[in-house]
Amino acid sequence: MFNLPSEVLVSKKNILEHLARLIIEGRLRTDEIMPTEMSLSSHFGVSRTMVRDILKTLESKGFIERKTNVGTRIRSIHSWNLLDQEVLDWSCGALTQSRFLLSLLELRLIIEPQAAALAAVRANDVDLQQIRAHYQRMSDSVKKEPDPRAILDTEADIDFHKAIMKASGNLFVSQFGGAIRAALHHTIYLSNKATLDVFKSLECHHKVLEAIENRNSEAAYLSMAKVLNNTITDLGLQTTGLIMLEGNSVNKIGSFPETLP
Amino acid sequence: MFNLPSEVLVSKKNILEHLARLIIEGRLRTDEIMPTEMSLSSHFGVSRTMVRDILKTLESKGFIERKTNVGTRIRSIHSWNLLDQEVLDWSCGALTQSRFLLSLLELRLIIEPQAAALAAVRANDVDLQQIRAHYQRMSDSVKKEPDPRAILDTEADIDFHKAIMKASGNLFVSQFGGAIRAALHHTIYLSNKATLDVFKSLECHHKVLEAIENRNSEAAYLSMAKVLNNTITDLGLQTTGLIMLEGNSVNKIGSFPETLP
DNA sequence: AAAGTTAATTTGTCATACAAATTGACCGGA
DNA sequence: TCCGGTCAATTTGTATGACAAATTAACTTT
Repeated sequence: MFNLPSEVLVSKKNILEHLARLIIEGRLRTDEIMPTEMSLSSHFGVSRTMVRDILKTLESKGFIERKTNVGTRIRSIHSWNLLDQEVLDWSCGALTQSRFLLSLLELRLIIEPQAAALAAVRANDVDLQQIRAHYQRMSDSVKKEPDPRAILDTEADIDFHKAIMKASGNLFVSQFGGAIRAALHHTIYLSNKATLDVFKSLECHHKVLEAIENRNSEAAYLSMAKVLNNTITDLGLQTTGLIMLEGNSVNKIGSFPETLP
Repeated sequence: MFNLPSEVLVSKKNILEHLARLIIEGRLRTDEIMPTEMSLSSHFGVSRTMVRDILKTLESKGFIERKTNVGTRIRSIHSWNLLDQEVLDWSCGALTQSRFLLSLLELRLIIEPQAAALAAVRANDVDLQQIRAHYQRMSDSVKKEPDPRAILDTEADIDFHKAIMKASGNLFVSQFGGAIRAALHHTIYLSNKATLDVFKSLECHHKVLEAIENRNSEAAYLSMAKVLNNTITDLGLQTTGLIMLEGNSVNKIGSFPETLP
């Protein structure tokens, strides 16, 4: 159970990731007690100091809880720091279930259109410049490969969205950069790329850019929502229950009660 | 600078909080290098082990970055884990500037109406039961003190909102419990309580409850937005730039371009 | 059987030593 | 003068062994 895969060398990073995966994949179940620091130490062949260091990291991610003479108890998923960059990375590798990606896309659908709307009102010249620059990078990457299976520069895409969140002027909204990155990587991983219409995507991104530059917050909101909805439909997924604007009228997306575990 | 206030005893928790406050208050500026672990150890009169433990925590909050032979460098606010419970608590004490609270309320306005809408569609019986129970606690606390300066049970209020976020069925939305708690505590701290109309507030909360129980996601969205807007106006604040539904029509709240530092 | 006491276990803290990595100074040569 | 490389110093990272503190579980006593 606690054995590292034989091909990886024993290092702090590897042990940390290994334990994190055991928890995320559910092979260590909630409320279960992990082995003592001493036994982990001898098992992995590292010092207790290092084991404690690793456990402290896991604790800061919300994975475990430690008590004197009780040991380290696994905490439930509701306590995990899901927005932490590393947690997201590990989760994407482990939780291939679509519930995870759907939750992530839902979150983007809640945050990003509003971030775009705020950016349209608040972005300063530097912000605008950066957003445009990142768009340009996306655009360039497509034009370089003029065949229909062209691929968008993922990093440019991520930076574009992050720049908009930064331009929103809201300290908390800017915290979701990691979520964007994870969602995009996961999206690319799941899609067989051929199904993604990069030209349509690029055009939608351009509309977002224009709207923000024109200080049109409503258009910014709408076009950002379109960008995200495109991604969702391209993946063959569907969101339900969110209240979104669409065109000039209120639109209640979907109507199927869905109960989740 | 690094001296603890003389009245507090030297303990892990106190040193941690002290350093965190120094950073949050800006007395340790971005990119500045902190003293070495050794000197901190002798300064505070604790072992280097404990200093490292504390620094590791600060690192996990995004406050500092450590490099061999360089030392520990203070990171900018954009790297801080603002949604972390402790970071929020410390920040509320330190950053009394209204920008912080306004960002927090804006975040709630983005997340919570959507969470309520999702809850209306997805909540199961247990969820509904809990939401109602928390509302009941709020209601009881008001009725106990039937004078006009009655005070709402803050913890019940927090639990009510958290229960709704949990009922949204979205893993990430449930992560904002800490933000709610901080916002409410900060709100109560800033308001002189007399200005808060608890009866109106209670009534609005009841409408949220009803809407969710009736599976009416649009009404849930609208009434939750009202709850939050009441809070904002009660504090004499104003949000600008968000795209919200209001009644049956799209409403672009505010229109003043606001550039933030 | 209940309550209090003791012993054992496990995490928390300490002290010391050495390893690894990075910087910066020093030195040599073209 | 400038470039390059070597070497030493500094600082964080890891290892080890010991003891403190806290909590559980067993045990004893009434």
